[in-house]
Amino acid sequence: MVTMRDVAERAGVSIATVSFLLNDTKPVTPATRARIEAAMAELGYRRNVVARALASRRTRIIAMAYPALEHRFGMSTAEFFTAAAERARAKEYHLVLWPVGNDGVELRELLGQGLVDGVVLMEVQLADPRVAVLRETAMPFALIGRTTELDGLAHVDIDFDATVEAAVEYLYGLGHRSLALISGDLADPRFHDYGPWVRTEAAYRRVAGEYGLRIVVEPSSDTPRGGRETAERLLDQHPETTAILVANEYATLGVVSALRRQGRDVPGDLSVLSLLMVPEVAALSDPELTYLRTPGSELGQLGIEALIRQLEGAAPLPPQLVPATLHPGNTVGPPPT
Amino acid sequence: MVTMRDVAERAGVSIATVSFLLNDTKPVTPATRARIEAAMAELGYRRNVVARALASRRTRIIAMAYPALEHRFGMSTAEFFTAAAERARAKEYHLVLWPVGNDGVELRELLGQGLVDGVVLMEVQLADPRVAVLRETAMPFALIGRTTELDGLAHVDIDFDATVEAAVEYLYGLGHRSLALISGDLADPRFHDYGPWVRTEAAYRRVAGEYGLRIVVEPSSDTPRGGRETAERLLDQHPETTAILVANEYATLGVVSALRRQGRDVPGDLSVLSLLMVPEVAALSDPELTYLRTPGSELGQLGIEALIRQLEGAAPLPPQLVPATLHPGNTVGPPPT
DNA sequence: AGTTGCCGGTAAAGCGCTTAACTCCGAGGT
DNA sequence: ACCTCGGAGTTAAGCGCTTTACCGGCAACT
Repeated sequence: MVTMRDVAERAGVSIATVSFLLNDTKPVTPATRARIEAAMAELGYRRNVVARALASRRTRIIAMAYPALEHRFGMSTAEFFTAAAERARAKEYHLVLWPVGNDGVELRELLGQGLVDGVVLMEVQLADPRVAVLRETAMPFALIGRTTELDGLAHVDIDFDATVEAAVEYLYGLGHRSLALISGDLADPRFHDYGPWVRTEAAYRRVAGEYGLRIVVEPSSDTPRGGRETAERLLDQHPETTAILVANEYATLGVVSALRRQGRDVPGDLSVLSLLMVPEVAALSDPELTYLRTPGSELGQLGIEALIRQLEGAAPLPPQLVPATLHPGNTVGPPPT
Repeated sequence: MVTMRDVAERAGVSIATVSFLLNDTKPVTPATRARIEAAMAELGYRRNVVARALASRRTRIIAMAYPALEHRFGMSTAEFFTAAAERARAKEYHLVLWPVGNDGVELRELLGQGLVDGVVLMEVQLADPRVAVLRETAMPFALIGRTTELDGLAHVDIDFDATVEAAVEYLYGLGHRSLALISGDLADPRFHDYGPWVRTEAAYRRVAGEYGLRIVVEPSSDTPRGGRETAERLLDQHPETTAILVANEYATLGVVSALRRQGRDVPGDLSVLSLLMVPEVAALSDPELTYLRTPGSELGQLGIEALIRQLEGAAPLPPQLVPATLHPGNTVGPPPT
């Protein structure tokens, strides 16, 4: 392994000078700069990140804490994670995945090791114990999602209000007056505190109220089967419904297939609009879904960005709320006349 | 930060003794062991992994190199990755994701940093340039997938032969005599060397030959649309087909919906059997797919296991070929009479 | 009793880098 | 001509751990 010492010797300078050059932390004359760079090139020098980490007390590693037990690591998560990893890499950081419980116990354990400079929290709960753990250990962190209390916490999240508004406006504009929302099952103890569902539902109640619409909200587990059952229940109890909004990625396809099984034409008889969806899954539906795309890449990148700014003492990134954007497909049309 | 020195002082021993205890690398009497453990507990000591890494020249970090540009990070990849991360964590390793090109250039760059002890390679090509890079730098590695030449390379992979055999046997047993395989598009330069498709197709040709079946293989891009188009072409050119095997995860749902659009009953008129599939996607289909489940978790874990054995000088894990297992759904039945 | 061997423990030299403190030298100010 | 100041380098002290070499003492063997 070629070390800094080798480079320094070859260039006829001290090891410190090499370090200053590499980190751009003290000026170096063009002449010596050239000598050092030549030496590095000839020897094929690569700076050792571990030694650097120990000396500088900064590892340039970021962890993404993902509650793998409680939440399935699905397509949207994959999008968050890969976008984050790429952004981190562009900024010369590394991203590790920490599959930890969302109670903070394992997280505390891992934090003690001093491996990472900061943490990005996924699948944030409204009152998330992990936040307390991170604060306690003074570890910099950013949330993808948000807690209820977020005095000054760095976070990025979906703009549920804007997303739901766009969805309702779109359907209302087409003439729909009888909507229904299928959202997550907040009665499930694992999810009663899960932000996206709570916020979607709240936004829907508010917006539907503003439009003077009757409010129908049905909980559903986030599986095709759950969506199917919920859709059947909905048709039964609210036969006047002409458009269904679905907040559950995996339930949506179940909703569509249940309608078809019941002999309803989509979108002729009923429209289905998916609120939080990635293109890969939307395309799996037949007919292809009309959906509001989860801004997974954007949020993954922004989350990393928010964290890195803290780490580097830059101006903090103001909290970002990104709305999902409408992608037309073939499951939404005007209501039947 | 509590260091080893603090613990040693408090326990009245030398810092080396603490280290020996922690690593179980030299015997320690019960008495001093107790004193040290008490001291650690009282101070809340956590050993610093960075310092350890520098001193021991082992970081206990493993990278998963994923060609994010060439391959989509989908559900099956997510399964590989999370299973690997969990297994790594159980063995006290960390897993980082390296989104790198599959030409080896970026990989070489990252290897030079000395951050990781080993690499797990995903989406292996039959002749993979990354293997050469890893060999050159003497970095331990394991393949999830395999190259054509694999003299002694640690690898785990799907047992395509057994998987295809099971599939054909199952369909043949139900009475099907006119099968067709929809596989990847090997004409696409990104995938002409992509193991799973090459091997599936080869296995199919062999097995179908053994069963005396006529051999029909149609390439398809791995998207629902691709699957739809391919299915239509297939119905047109080979109307006698009674069962379709699909090797493309995302094309499968397109196949099913194309058949339904053409008015064919699945599985009444035609059976569809998905060869490499994760349950989450299978459930998205209507009717639910009958499929051979990709052993993603197993392979993710085995890949990590194979690598860690190398790292720890244990007996190497013999190459593992794991077959996909049949999960009955509602897309396979006997052929129409 | 003298030697040997082993066992539990210590001292100290790194691992490859960062960074504070310091030195040296030439330019500018008075 | 003297002093000051700032820029470009150097020296050396760590960062917190691992690991080799060494050491003292006790038990077992002749």
